[in-house]
Amino acid sequence: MLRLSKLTDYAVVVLVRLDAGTQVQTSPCIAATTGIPEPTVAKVLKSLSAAALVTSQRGARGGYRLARPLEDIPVGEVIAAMDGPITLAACVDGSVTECESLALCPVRGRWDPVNEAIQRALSAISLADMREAAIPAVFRVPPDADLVRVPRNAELGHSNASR
Amino acid sequence: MLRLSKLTDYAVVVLVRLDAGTQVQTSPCIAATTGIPEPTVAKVLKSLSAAALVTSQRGARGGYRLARPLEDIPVGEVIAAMDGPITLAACVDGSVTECESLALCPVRGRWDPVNEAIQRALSAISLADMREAAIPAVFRVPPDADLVRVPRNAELGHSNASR
DNA sequence: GGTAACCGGACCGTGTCAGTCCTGATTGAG
DNA sequence: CTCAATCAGGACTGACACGGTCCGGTTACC
Repeated sequence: MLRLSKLTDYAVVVLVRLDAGTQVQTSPCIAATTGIPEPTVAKVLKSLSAAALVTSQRGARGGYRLARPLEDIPVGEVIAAMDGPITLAACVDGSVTECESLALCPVRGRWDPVNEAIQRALSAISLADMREAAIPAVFRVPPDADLVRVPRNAELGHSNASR
Repeated sequence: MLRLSKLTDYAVVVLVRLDAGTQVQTSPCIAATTGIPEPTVAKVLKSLSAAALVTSQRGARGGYRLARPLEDIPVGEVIAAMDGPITLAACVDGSVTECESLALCPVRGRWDPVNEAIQRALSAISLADMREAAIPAVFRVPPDADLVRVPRNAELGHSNASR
């Protein structure tokens, strides 16, 4: 279904959440305000930090902060940070590992225009666009909710219900 | 990595192969000329037939035929036929199963513009575009190769070598 | 009637992913 | 100086989807 991983979905939520407030935010805090389990939030933030989409501050009173405003983060970059480079087919990216039956492989490079089209589409949409997209005001996060300090195990029961 | 399934890749190969010649082509024949294992080709063709991208003729001397010229088949339709509807996130399609923590779920509808952009990109590219895209002449299939009748087990060793 | 081909399933091994946990390294506060 | 809070970077595991195969049944041509 061409679906992207759930981690990428979380990453967008986390990044939008991180946009509220200029203070650094800790991963337990973000977990509490988004409803995503804390270890998962930590994992997402680590990946985002590795991709230089957020900056981290270690130690006590540390946390995470957006490296750039949401307007400057295309959604394609988030996907690439979480799921790796965007390549539809196997024979597309730099790894020219040569399909074994080379004389018969008719796939070679065939998906390139499709990949480019998707890349373009994903580069044209920024997280700021997604932030405001079709979300009722009820779901908007209050801009100062990041200031609440919550204890470690404040779980909100976001364990998936659909299985 | 936003990768599409290998079956979809095969589907494009099979459809392009099916474009050569006006005769119906059997799945063993297509398997032999493309190097894809025969049962897999059969599975792909069944899905394509269910999606009305190819028409089938049963019985002896039966086979498959393109339902439309390649120019009229956008690649997005092939992906939808093989992998189901194109939806990036879980909360997007018609199944409004309401994320459990509804008041906190900030994802709702957020991916819609991204989905639409991708849909547009995939609708704009037809299989005819992919047929000619960046393929050295060596890999082009000869237009009359479909006439050869091959025995059932003519395998070409297309089992993946990279593992 | 026999044979060749499609039809519609069921079936299973494998790989990937979501999610958790653990052990360090770092830094501010007391 | 010591301690606690926080990030860093792994390893690990269970669940699930996917690729691939196979089988019995049906249809149509010779």
